[in-house]
Amino acid sequence: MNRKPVPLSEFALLSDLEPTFEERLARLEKAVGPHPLFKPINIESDSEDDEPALPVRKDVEREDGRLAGQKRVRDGQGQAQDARKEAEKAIEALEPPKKRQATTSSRQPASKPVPPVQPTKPPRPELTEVLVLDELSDGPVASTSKLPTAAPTKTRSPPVTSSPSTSPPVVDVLSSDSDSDGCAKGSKAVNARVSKVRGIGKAIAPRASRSNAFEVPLVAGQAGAASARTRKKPRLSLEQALTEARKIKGDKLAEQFKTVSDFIDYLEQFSPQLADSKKILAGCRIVFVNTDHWRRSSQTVVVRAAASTAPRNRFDQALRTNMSVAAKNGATLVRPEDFVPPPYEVTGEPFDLERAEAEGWTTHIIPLVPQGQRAPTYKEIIACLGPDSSGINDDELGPFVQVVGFPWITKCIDVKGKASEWPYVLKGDFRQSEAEAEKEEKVRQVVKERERARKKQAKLEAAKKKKLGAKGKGQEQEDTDVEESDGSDGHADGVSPLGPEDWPEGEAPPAGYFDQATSQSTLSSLPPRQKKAKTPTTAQVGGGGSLEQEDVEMSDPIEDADLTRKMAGPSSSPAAQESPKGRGKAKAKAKVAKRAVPKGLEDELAMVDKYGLDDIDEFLEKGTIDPSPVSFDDDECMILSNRVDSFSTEEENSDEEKEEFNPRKRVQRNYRYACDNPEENRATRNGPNEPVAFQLEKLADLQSTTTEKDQFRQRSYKQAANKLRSCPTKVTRFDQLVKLRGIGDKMANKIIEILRTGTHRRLTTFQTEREKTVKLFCGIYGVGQAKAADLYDRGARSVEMIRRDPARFGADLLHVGLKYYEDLLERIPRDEVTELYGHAKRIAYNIDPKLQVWCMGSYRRGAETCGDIDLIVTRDPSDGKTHEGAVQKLWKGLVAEKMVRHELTVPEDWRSLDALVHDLIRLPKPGAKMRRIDVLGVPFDEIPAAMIYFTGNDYFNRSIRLKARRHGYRLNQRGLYKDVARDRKGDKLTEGVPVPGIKHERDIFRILKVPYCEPEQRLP
DNA sequence: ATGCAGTTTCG
DNA sequence: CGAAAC
DNA sequence: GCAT
Ligand SMILES: O=c1ccn([C@H]2C[C@H](O)[C@@H](COP(=O)(O)OP(=O)(O)OP(=O)(O)O)O2)c(=O)[nH]1
Ligand SMILES: [Mg+2]
Repeated sequence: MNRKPVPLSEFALLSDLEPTFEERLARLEKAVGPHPLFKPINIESDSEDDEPALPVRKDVEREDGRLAGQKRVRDGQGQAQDARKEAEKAIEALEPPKKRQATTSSRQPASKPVPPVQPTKPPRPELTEVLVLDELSDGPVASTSKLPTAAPTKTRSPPVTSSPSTSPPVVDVLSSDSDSDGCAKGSKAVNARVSKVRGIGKAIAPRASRSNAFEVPLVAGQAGAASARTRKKPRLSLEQALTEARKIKGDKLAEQFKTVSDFIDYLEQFSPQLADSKKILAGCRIVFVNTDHWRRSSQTVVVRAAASTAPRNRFDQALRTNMSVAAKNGATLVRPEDFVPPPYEVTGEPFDLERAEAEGWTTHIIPLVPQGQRAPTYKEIIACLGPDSSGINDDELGPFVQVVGFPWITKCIDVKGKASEWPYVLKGDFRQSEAEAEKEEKVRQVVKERERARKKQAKLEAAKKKKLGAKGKGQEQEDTDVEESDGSDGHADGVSPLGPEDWPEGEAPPAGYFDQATSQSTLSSLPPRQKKAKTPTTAQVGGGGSLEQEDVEMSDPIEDADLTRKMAGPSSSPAAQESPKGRGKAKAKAKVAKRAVPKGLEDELAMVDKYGLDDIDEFLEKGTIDPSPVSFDDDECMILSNRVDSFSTEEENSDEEKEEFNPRKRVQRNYRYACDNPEENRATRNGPNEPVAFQLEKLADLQSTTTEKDQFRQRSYKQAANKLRSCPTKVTRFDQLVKLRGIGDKMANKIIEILRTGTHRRLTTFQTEREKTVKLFCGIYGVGQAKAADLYDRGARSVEMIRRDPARFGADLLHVGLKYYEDLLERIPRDEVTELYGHAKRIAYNIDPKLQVWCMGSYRRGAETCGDIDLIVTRDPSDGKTHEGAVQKLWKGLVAEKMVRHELTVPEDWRSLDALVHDLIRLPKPGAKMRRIDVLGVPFDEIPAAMIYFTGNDYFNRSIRLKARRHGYRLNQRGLYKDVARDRKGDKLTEGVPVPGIKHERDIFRILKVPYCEPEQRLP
């Protein structure tokens, strides 16, 4: 947010003084509180939390004249598939913050999807003419708004307002001259008004699209560049308009602007030029009202007539000021006549964003409260709204429009502003009690949910422990530490054996899953090349074995004599000293999430359940319910609405948790380990949540990762993004979000901000030069957070700069990284990988026809572009030969053909069976870019584990490894080991013993009870 | 209040 | 041992 | 940052 265009390349000196993001945000929020749109929804107390219902255009289109060229084009179609692209583009558009100073937010009303219902509302009396231009409908905007879902469904709209679907934004009319000189015009002229349209996304600034056809183009995309450029010149900026308006003195003011709406009409002629849609109030659709004429004649009631004499919502100086402030800060001003509450049936704090957006629901009402006077009553407020001078009906204010005092605005925007009260509570607002109660209910529901889950977890844990202790031949269960190890079953502390309940699906594993050999028939095809000479596993655990059986199964899996892989194998690794390297991790952490849980909620359970049931997430129903609820599930049939309860399921309660007979089928696939996701909701990059996930991932990438804490935070962001990607339907509500494992309240709030604005402030507004530059340096191969920060602190500000002065900044790896900086940043087209892979195979074949070379990593996962080339080299040793030395020969072959360039790292022992090479390679043709390649030599019997490892992706690996760990195993690139003893901290004390009988990837999945997952599905 | 994947290579 | 990488 |  600093000035300074800053080509990030050059040396920005004062950047050293920049406050960090945290400082800025802290300062801002301390004074202002959270962004009004994103006021965190606090689970615990917070009854006052008001999550304003605010529709905000989610993708903001920037039409900055100057860069119009790169405006993204949105064609309004297939969002799904292009979600990602779109997201990318959006980002791109936002990314160069430096360039976009003058942007205007032009959020076009989202008209499109919804049929233009909006008849014009009754024109206000004074209007002289109404002009509705609807060209905007074509806008780019459309695409987003297009989220069809909600909009169409709308129910009735409040009578008063015009119909919801917003119509095209208004466009004002006004003679052109007026714009040049701004205010001067008589209000009358000014009034030539526009259609109503509350919908104007942009506050004031409907694009005066009047005649300019080209204005529209912004939608059109690139083409719009030129036009965009032209657009900016003639119009008065909002700023200027406001300035002009400010000059109008006393009487004149009253004369020119009789009502609040008149003023809005005036402002609407101008484009909000400074608008950065990121302004603090962007997205707030505020109605300013003035109840004064009501108060005067109050008791007398009568009303109707009154309107004519004393206009409703009389405009005055204070309003001018207040409205100007709001407008300048990005709020959308809505005429009282155009007030649109969400339809009453829309209840609850989580609301339908798309619809809110499409229908232009008003979010805040700010009554003018003259000094020393009492706040207006509910009645007075509603009397000021709607097209009819008598106001709207009691029930038309809608459930969650907030009525706030002007100080609220001050508080939002002015660091020093003070506001004693937030949303003020209106006297006589009958909604208060109900709405409040409702909210409370929801909050409790969530809390309760968590509480319940926690209890279950605890119980389960306890039960397991007990069980273990009991059956573990009197093994002291306390031994959690050390010693144990060799004892076949002492599971360390938190270890829980895999049991049927661990089967993610909750359902029994497909018959035959446990014995591949025979299962053949039922099993879906096995991976092509994998031959199943399968061992007739004794595992009989078919359907739902009991825990005991499980144990049996794991403890005595065949002594498969075959490759007696030397047990020592794993331990043999050189440095493998498993010295307990418990490095004290000192992390004095401050914030502790208090998860205070109001107890005594028990009784409410019933009610909550009922309440909550109705709005169970759509997403839950979707991917989960089988259309044929046929009874195979005995026990849940009894439950009335079957799956209603949905969550709660999880595996947590899996165990003997029968307490609540809620064990119905799990509706939501919300597993602890991402690798457990069943087929139907594996993470994908084209799901409905992709745009959000994409942004979240950006946020993750942006996280500095200097401290351990930061790294885990980053991990959390990524995991949350992946979780979102695994949801088959769009998740938009807070309560839905927090139910997803891996998404807590902080994350949910961030997601909500993303949903509403299309981005997160951290991604745009707040990013220091240092942060940006450090990130930039991290792109250099061999440079990570630490080195990057160091470079920056030593004065480096651009890659060029470092190149120029190699002496000053290390060398070695860095050298190579610098040399090919540009090449290595690029991803490799799949075809090129295929080509390089072909060369490798050819050379390998010439060395030894029985050598096998496979391309792994993202290539195996089917990616269209790969970050590098990952190869595995192995050889079936059945004829006595191994691949020993093969890696080196292959390498020499590549070098001979001049493809390999550098040796980044090479194994200390080329002869080692698991030689690993990291290097650079390029096709032997001119112009070919330098690429990264990793070649891993793998002993044949380690192939299954190595394949899992090298196939990835990294989060999939982490997830499956974590699951393994939690169940007493250890999974790494060489194999799966059981009976691993660990100390309290989790550091391993023993290597564990290799689980025998593993021949294929599937065996590992099976043992860990992870549903087999094709490479393409191993996380996005 | 603590863990969060598990490993190799380099300097 | 820490940093960077897979 | 999330879950335990
Ligand atoms: O931290 C990591 C990084 C990678 N891997 C595994 C999984 C990954 O699939 C494989 C190859 O790593 P690479 O960095 O090449 O990732 P990728 O999945 O191939 O993606 P891409 O190369 O397209 O960036 O190594 C891990 O287990 N942990
Ligand atoms: Mg790769």
